[in-house]
Amino acid sequence: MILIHWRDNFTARQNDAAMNEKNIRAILRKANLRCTRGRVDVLQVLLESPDPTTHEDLHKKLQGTGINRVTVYRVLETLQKSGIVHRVEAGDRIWRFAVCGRMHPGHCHPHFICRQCGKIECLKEFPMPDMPSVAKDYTVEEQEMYLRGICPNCASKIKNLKCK
Amino acid sequence: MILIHWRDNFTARQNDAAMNEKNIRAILRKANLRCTRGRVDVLQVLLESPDPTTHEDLHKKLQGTGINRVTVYRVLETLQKSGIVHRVEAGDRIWRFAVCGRMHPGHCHPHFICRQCGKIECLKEFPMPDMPSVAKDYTVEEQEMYLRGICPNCASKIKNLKCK
DNA sequence: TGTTAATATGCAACAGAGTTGCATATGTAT
DNA sequence: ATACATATGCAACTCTGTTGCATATTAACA
Repeated sequence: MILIHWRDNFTARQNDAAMNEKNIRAILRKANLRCTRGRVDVLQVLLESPDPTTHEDLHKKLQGTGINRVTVYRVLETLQKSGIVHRVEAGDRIWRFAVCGRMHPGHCHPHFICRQCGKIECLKEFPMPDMPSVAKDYTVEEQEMYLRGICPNCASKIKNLKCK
Repeated sequence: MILIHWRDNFTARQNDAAMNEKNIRAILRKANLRCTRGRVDVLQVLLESPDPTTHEDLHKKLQGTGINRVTVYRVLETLQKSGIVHRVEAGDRIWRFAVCGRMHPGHCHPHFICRQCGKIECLKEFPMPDMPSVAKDYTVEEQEMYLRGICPNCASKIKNLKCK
């Protein structure tokens, strides 16, 4: 499918802009969304971002395009609703967005929040744990998991300090 | 008439409250916190609340005490930091707080958010799933899980509608 | 019981991330 | 090319949570 295809290309970092835009448009069309300038740009930045991204970061990265800050909000809302991106809660009341993986709308992996540096990551390589065996009365449609602790970068820094 | 009736109820309630206050003070002392009026009151309301509670709700419930709104924020922050209550992210940028269970600081159970009615619940009877097998580079200290879908109440309402 | 130091609280003001309303622009189907 | 649905820019707003400072309060101690 198209989604998997463009992710592979992206991962290999061999895409050119035109090819990428083509794929981005395909994603939007698949979701029955218009391929507006704002949406293409936002989605491109998100695809290039390793980590979940805030409205503000997106706005900054796209300031050359003249996109309005409110439009960033609206685009992200639309993309989220259509299942293309997922929203991440970091506990600081700032929403962050990241592209969903593997045809999965919503969260399909845990997220890690470092209490030291504040970095927030999608743990894409790790599966969401099995749904807890909740009572049958609850209809569980989505599952989010957040892990908090020390990220590898901070851990190695702390380790280095200890070695001194 | 009404006043006397209320007073009788109040007296009975007062006895329960006194016992409860004793326990509350013990909790606070255990955490090396002062047993201030605000803290006792807030903790009491939280202990009586089946669901995670917002600052605003707490402030409303305690308006007879004259507690300042800012103090509600501060008390909750203090209680959270000391591990007595945990904070719940519902995705609406409003924090909710609930008492931690069973000597466990932080999250020790999943939370359920109903997309229909917005109700947010601690699923206390259900254990947090096993920590996902994240790479060893990550030091996982805390784990939060949120389940989203339809709560039993809304599910039965929808069912009733269907039966008509 | 009184004293005192640490810290909790009330108050007023503020910050900022996200939202709203409306006029205009734009994408796309025909 | 036209038309319609909706995306966007702009200005203003909302509201949840935070800050700073003066005063009140708790609890340890003598």
